[in-house]
Amino acid sequence: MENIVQKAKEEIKDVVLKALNEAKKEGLLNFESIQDVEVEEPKEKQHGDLATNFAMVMAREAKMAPRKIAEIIASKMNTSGTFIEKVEVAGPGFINFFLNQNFLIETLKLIHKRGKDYGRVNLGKGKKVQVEFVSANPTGPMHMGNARGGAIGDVLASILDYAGYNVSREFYINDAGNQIEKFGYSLEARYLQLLGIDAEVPEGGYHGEDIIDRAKEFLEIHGDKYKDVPSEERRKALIEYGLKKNIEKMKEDLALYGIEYDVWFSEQSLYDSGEVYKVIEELTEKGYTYEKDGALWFKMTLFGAEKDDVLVRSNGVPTYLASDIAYHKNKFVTRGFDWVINVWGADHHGHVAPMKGAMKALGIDPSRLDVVLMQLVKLIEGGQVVRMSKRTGKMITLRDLIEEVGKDAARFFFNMRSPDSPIEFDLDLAKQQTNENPVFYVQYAHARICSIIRQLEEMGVKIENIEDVDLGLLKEEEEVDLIKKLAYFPEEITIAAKTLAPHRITRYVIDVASLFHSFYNSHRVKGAEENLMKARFALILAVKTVLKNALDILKVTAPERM
RNA sequence: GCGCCUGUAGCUCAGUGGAUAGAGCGUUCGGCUCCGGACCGAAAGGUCGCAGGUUCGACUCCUGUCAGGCGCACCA
Repeated sequence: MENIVQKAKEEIKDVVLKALNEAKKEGLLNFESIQDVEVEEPKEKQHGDLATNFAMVMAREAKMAPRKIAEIIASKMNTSGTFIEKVEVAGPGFINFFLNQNFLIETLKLIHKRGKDYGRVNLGKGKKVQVEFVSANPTGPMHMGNARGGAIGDVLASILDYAGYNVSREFYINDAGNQIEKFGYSLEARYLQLLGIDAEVPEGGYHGEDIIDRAKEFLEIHGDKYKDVPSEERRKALIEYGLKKNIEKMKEDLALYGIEYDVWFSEQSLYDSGEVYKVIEELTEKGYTYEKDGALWFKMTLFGAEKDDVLVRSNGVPTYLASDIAYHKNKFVTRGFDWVINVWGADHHGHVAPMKGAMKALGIDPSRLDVVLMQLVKLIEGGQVVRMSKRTGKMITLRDLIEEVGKDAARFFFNMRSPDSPIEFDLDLAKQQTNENPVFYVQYAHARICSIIRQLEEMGVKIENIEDVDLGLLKEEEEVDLIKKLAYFPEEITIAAKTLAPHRITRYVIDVASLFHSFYNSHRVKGAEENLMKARFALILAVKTVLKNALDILKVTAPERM
């Protein structure tokens, strides 16, 4: 068993269905077909630990008032040998279930037994899933949007890993196409300027300081060797150097941010291998393309898009759409991913329908592709919105962010909100955030537990075998609430994985910390009667395990002291 | 004009079709001679943008509408 809440829910379904059939046999209820039994967690404590709306759902079928049905089912229930302590019929026809002490005991035993694996579930059954995120243009440093995408994508990947998927993290390097050309012209202009030659960064080029830095480095290595060669040769050398250097820096910065990719995938490689041309051919053979104005168009409207789009420009150069289709075919067909998740900025949402359409055209089920769209980050400084642009060079980089607010706070902050929610990132607040940031609240709980554990160990208190501890002594309200929250961790992972909602984990871990602090302020571990002390020791060890595991998912450090 | 996202407490945000809509910050009041006060408890604070609809039940789903953000290139 890995998910005790799931087990309790299944017991309830089982008990309800048996009671239902029993009632039918006795002629108390009459129905032809039955609905699914859904078990949910009531918001109100007084409504029990778990509840089902089954009687209400069955009302129409059984032609009876829901409350009456609930009462009949409740009266026919046999709950022996289950986690169910008490059953109540309430409200319009809810059946509420209260769980017994054994549920709490088994929860703590489970956590002790599974340790660092507590929380892992086998939802994914080893299915291959790829999470592609950040994929920033390698033409300059990464910005706040990339920082958010990195935090979301990386945590999403961890969640899916915990949920039993075989996860691969991927960074797609846009090292081909128009932006790279502009990158080359921009570098060239800076290089020539450094050599005293009059040159302008072109319209739409990159004006940032980083471009000048690259040009200077290039000059140091090669001197004026590229001064008098043809522009094309000069740009090729500059691009080669600039890309290599930028990608190295991105790897470094992302590593500082706690992100390690399994695969760095080059767009250019899709051209080199011919995959771009092959996929264009495939679409053409299937009759999904046509020529107009000298360009080759993809009939996306056949697959749900609003309008057709260009695959190959009239100058013969394929568009980003063509290479992206080839890229996704590579993911699904060549590399055999069962499921692909892309984390994109909301400004790319128009690209979702075309990609799904293209997958359909290639015979790939588009439901295997999920795109998590995150709203962009709005940067506030001095109460003013800071306009950021790579082209003007005005920006706060990922590196700046890590240096100013720290990896832990940044990752936690970006995962506190739903990807759908736009973030206003107040720089002034972030810089002085040390005191109000919830990440410290959670870390504090962990450090506090570690401190108690150290003291208990010094006193020689030890838990040799969890079976020898009388966990039934944990009956205080704060203890019970805390244990129940711990029991939900695997369920939380499951829901976060199903709904691709990384922010659930930060909220969960805050809840755990909060319940722990409440417990701490009401009851003592050290100094309690010996058996109770041991039971509470076991409890805080379990809390520590859950905090640590959840923080590991977020890749936020769980300090022993702070 | 069309499409996507967002409108929930003073602020920042949660809320798998369920019962009395939650948390943090801020405000007010209170709590360690104590296992770590970076903590805890209590109070105040809401027409869930607006209007219809679906149903036993809607913050949640549908339609319309208003407001903000973002898209709608032979850029990515």
